[in-house]
Amino acid sequence: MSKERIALTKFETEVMSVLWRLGEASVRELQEAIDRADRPAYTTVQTIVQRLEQKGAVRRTRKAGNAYFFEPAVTRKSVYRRLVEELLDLVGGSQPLVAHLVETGKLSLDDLKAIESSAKTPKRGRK
Amino acid sequence: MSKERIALTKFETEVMSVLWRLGEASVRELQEAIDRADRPAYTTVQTIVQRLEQKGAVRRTRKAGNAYFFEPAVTRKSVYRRLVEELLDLVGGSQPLVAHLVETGKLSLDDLKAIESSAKTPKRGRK
DNA sequence: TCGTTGCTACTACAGTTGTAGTATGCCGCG
DNA sequence: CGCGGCATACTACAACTGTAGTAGCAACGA
Repeated sequence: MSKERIALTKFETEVMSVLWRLGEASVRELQEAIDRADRPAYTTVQTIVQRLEQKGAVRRTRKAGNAYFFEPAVTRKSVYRRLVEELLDLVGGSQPLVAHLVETGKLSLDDLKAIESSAKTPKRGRK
Repeated sequence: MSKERIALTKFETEVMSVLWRLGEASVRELQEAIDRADRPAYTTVQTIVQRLEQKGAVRRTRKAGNAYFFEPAVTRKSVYRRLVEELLDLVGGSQPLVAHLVETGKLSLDDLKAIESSAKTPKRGRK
């Protein structure tokens, strides 16, 4: 019950990132934690949080003073999965994607090695 | 002169994918080449191609009969780069991304090996 | 030469997204 | 207990997207 089919927009995902990091936060905290040149207005973040709530991506936890606190209601992983799947559809599979990362120097062979070895000990094998 | 800052939508990217594959194509060909259950209407594809043209992502090559032919005006790589960069921003780097791919079984260790070795022999080295 | 048919150019439109203002209410301080 | 201030809930809105219809022209076959 967290494998929901929720699709998040770019900005919504950004806010979620902050929330995953903080664990729990008020709108004010979220807004202040957004680290960008053109930081969005408080009410903008508020709107996003409301939409996230409607989509079931966050939930209210408690009320402190007159402000509510929110926590994630979907896992980072499930959201990543969507994002990645979408990208993979677009570029045509993992292979081309990773190849692209290596080609463009975004990922070194050492990185690959590191991942390989850390993946050799895992809980689960292939699909 | 092809490093433009063009941003493509999902559907636009899909059409570009087909065009990259075909090299050159008419709207009709593009529409027929879109392999989906809910194939969009001819005029829908036509609109997308028009928008792509406005954005400078495709250009007209020749006219055959009363139909125009189009070819890509941006490279696959430059578009991928944007997509990937965006994703990386969201998920926080290549490492986590590839780790995610391996974790979720989207990429096998053998795949990684294959990429490693094919990357060892390339025309160019690292960035 | 004409009609038929396909293609283009233009128009439309609802849903989504980013962005924010406004009105109102509740909380804590003095 | 009343007020000032911050938070919430609601409203707004333009740009972007996906989706497609329509009008009109041009090319090819008869």
